[in-house]
Amino acid sequence: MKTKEQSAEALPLNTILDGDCIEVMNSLPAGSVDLIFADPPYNLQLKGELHRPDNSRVDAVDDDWDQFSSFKAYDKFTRAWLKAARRLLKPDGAIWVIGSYHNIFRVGTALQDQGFWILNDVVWRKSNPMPNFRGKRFTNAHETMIWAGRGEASKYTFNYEALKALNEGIQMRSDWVLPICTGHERLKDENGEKAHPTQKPESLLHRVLVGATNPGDVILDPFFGTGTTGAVAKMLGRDFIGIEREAAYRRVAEKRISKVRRFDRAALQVSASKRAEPRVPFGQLVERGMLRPGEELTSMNKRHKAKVRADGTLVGDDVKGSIHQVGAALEGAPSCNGWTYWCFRRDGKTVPIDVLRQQIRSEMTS
Amino acid sequence: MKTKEQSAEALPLNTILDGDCIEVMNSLPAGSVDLIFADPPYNLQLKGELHRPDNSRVDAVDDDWDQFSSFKAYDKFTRAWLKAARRLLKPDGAIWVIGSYHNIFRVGTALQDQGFWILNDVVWRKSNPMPNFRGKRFTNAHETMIWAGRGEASKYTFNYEALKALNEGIQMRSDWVLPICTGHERLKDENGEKAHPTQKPESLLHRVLVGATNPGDVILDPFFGTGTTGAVAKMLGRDFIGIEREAAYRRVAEKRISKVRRFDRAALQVSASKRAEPRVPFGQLVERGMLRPGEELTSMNKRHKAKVRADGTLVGDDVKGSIHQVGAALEGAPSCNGWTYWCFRRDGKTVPIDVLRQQIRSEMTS
DNA sequence: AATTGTAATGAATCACGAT
DNA sequence: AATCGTGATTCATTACAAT
Repeated sequence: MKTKEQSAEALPLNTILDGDCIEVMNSLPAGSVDLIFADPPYNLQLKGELHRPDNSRVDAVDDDWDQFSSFKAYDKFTRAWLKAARRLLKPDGAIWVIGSYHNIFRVGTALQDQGFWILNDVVWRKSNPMPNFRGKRFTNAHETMIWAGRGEASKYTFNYEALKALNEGIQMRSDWVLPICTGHERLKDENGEKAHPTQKPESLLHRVLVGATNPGDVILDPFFGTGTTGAVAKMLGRDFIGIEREAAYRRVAEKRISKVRRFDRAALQVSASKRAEPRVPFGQLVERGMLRPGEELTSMNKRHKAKVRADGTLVGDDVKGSIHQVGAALEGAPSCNGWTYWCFRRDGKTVPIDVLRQQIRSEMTS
Repeated sequence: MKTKEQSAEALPLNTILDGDCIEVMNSLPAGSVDLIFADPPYNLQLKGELHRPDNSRVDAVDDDWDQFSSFKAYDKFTRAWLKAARRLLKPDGAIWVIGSYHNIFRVGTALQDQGFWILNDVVWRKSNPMPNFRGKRFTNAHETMIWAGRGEASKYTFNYEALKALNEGIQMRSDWVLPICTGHERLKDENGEKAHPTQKPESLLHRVLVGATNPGDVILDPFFGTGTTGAVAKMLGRDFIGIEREAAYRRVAEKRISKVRRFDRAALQVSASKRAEPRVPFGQLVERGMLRPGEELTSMNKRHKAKVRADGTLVGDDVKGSIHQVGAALEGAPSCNGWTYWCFRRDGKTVPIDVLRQQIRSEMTS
């Protein structure tokens, strides 16, 4: 019998697997991966590969048989790899897929049809895109990423505070301005040509992985290419699994990742959410004598008062209950955070009771 | 026999038609419309109520017209109206459809399947979107428009130079930064409430119509709402046909459009406004690899040191936070400009991090 | 009259653990 | 499975009142 630990150990962590991504994914244990990042091909030139049954010439004006057929083939491919990907994800896992208008609508539809739950579409706004030389359309200055949970109920990872910190204290938006991959970062092959036509910038993966994974998470990239996902995962102290069928890309990726150094443990620490902090019952403040039964609390806006009781509940005008319930009732609000709503008096000053909670929490950690 | 001119004259130009858009479109002559702009229901699937952190309730889009039982039902509806729309278009006609991640992938797939030829996806980046109040996802800060020709061979209209002029002489990109519709532009009903939950800004339609139509063109909007498309078409000397089944919306739109005056040619010249220098989050320096997590920064006066973390915060002696917060704390100052306070080392020299910010800014403007 | 402060609001798939 | 209680969470802009 396989135990959980054995399955986990069986994962080929931090390696690049050779082969067709669907077959390889199906050979790995189900429910073992935290995040999938996928940059699937969108320029499958199926027109050339698919042949019309009777070999007749296509009238370009009003015959869309060709494109229809190629979309069908692309959909089949997309649904197959997404199905294999979904099987691999842990119940609370999530997926990111990047694409352009050529393929992203097919991908999004397939994701929704297969039960993934879209969380955001994120636009990568390129600060230095290639111009439209013929002046017949808009400069194609962005690509689209879809972020989706494995299912509607998945408790996906989202490091809200870390992303907010990355954005100078303002909530991170669904449009990201980042340059395309150029200069030293752009990998070259033996001939000095670019090693991969669509190498993604590490900055993009940095933001995805800081925001949607934690250190130690397993990230799978089924279209590994030259390994941007693996390189950034390694820097950030995450584990990766790459799948790539082109030997030339694997070679470049191996070499690249071997040179990457993991950041210090301290540097990987990221601003944490308050939700993760330990819960402190209000009653503990009374038990510890930080507040005394009978003591009067005042609301932040000074409009209401309530008295502390021995069991850690409050009594106000015609209401009693928890600090939250009494606050909500007095304000006529659907809810209320009693910790920040109520204040007590010490040495002539009015202080939020949350200060006392912080005091207890700091004692807990030290 | 009907001549071309008679068909054209038979069109109910510059009127708002009452009824189901599919039936109405099928009653109009085929191949008679230059451009279709469509803002279909997005099929939002909202669960409970949502409150802002100040406990005020968010007025959600919960109208009947946005309710569909399933993706299948939504697809059926989408394919039906797109088919009717395609029949109406002239051979060289084009369509714009706007949506969000809830529906746009279904729309894009349907467009491609029906033989429309996607020319660009254009991202409307909202300068003032509603935040994500629970901190569980990215701020939903954009919507997506798909621009497609009737078919692959359609010789669609694209006023390249006009758009370039609108964009201060630089080729127009596929991402447009425009504010949402508020203030005086936002139409109110008799009770002073917003007349329509999803009124689009005129600036958006202005750019679409200047770019994708010529004066005298016929523009059809099958989900007319309060008539932004009609109002902007009239201003710009284009003809419109609106279809709207809600009498209340039609009334507001009629009144609105009657007040619109067509622009003088001279008035169409847009004056360009200078922008303030773009804000660059410090985190972007880390994401882009200009500074590495774990790297040490030194204060300008060399008295203090701090280390960079992966989320763009700093850690110094007993302090962590933004470059500004840590600088202020270490100096015991009320505030501190971290950009000019902190320095890094490169090639044996100590350089203020502001140099890196300038580098990013120059990339953004070039 | 000009400035400052306060309230309102926008296409939103917006919590989670204990019982 | 469903319910209940705790308590975490917002940015840009406009409108209007107060100073």
